[in-house]
Amino acid sequence: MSDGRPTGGYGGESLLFLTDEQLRQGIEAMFFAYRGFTADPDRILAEIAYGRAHHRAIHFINRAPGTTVNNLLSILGVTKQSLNRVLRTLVGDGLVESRVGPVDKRERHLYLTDKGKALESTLSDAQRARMRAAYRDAGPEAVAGFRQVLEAMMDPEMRRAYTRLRDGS
Amino acid sequence: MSDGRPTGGYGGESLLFLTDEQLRQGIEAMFFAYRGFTADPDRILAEIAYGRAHHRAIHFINRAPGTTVNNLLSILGVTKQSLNRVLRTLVGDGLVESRVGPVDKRERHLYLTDKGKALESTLSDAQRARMRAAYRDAGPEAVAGFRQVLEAMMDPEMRRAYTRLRDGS
DNA sequence: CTTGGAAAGTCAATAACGCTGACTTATGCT
DNA sequence: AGCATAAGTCAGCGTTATTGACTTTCCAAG
Repeated sequence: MSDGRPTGGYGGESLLFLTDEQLRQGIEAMFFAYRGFTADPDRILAEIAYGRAHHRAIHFINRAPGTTVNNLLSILGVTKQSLNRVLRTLVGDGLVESRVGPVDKRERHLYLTDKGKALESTLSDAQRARMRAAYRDAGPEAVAGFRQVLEAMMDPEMRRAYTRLRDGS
Repeated sequence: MSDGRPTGGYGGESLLFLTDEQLRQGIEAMFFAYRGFTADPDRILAEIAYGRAHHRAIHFINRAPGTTVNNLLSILGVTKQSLNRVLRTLVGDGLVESRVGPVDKRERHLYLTDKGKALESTLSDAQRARMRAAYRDAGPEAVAGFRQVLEAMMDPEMRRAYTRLRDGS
């Protein structure tokens, strides 16, 4: 399990990409890349005294306008109390609007205000710029592989959330 | 910049993989995948009252035995105070050994004890299992692309740390 | 051989973000 | 009427990170 040789009992295919060493390099690549991934928005957020949690909420509200609190909860994978604290500041600062559900009045539907959209745009422009550079460097085939591996790494439940967003509700 | 069409002024190649929509999907894939990436070790760490910070320290001490505190600091990208708190518990719990530098006595060189190695093994087995499954599902070419994009996403300084580790100090 | 600076360790205070548990309010549905 | 659901809230806690200030130890250059 830790001898650097391929694992599994396959036949003659090259399974060298499944060695523990290769896997460890992948793990480290994820670690370092994720740092880069969040670095640009983090810088912007720090200036306005927000954190990553605010960014995530803004991102997904923008992505699925009108989403309910419960829906957002399951996407973000945090507790109601955690999300609520973030949401309260966002609503208080006039970035997010919370409207009573038209059909089920218990629900609150979340929307970005113009101000919220502006911040979302600033944040995602910064993040996209880095992604775009990385994508361009690596090329379309690498990007396809990148997406494929990431998708395979997700928990099944998160993969459902991901594909649902991707393919449009 | 946000119209869904390709950006950049290239010629006739298909740049559809550089649309804002594609980039956003990549961003979301990173978000969901990173959750999966940390989920398994997080579960183990929660049982023993450690956190991700302990895992990271253990990982890199195992990876580069004898590393100094300053070196670890720059790899992990945290402050001395943050790392020190983690390191103190790890040394106190007998997982990490801190030896005075043989040549420069100001330095402390960090090593995992047998107990530390055992925990490292448990944690990385869990994380590798998921990586291995994802790699196997996606195949060697996808993995190559995955690595390529991740590397391109890193900050230059982190990329140096990454390749230095990968290619062996 | 003194002095400046580097490496490490520490103390105190602060903040973001997450958690659990308990509870209320409003509403929908059977 | 009564149970369940969606949301919101209060209180308290823990981890991880931050900054600032300070000490000890030690190397190395003047």
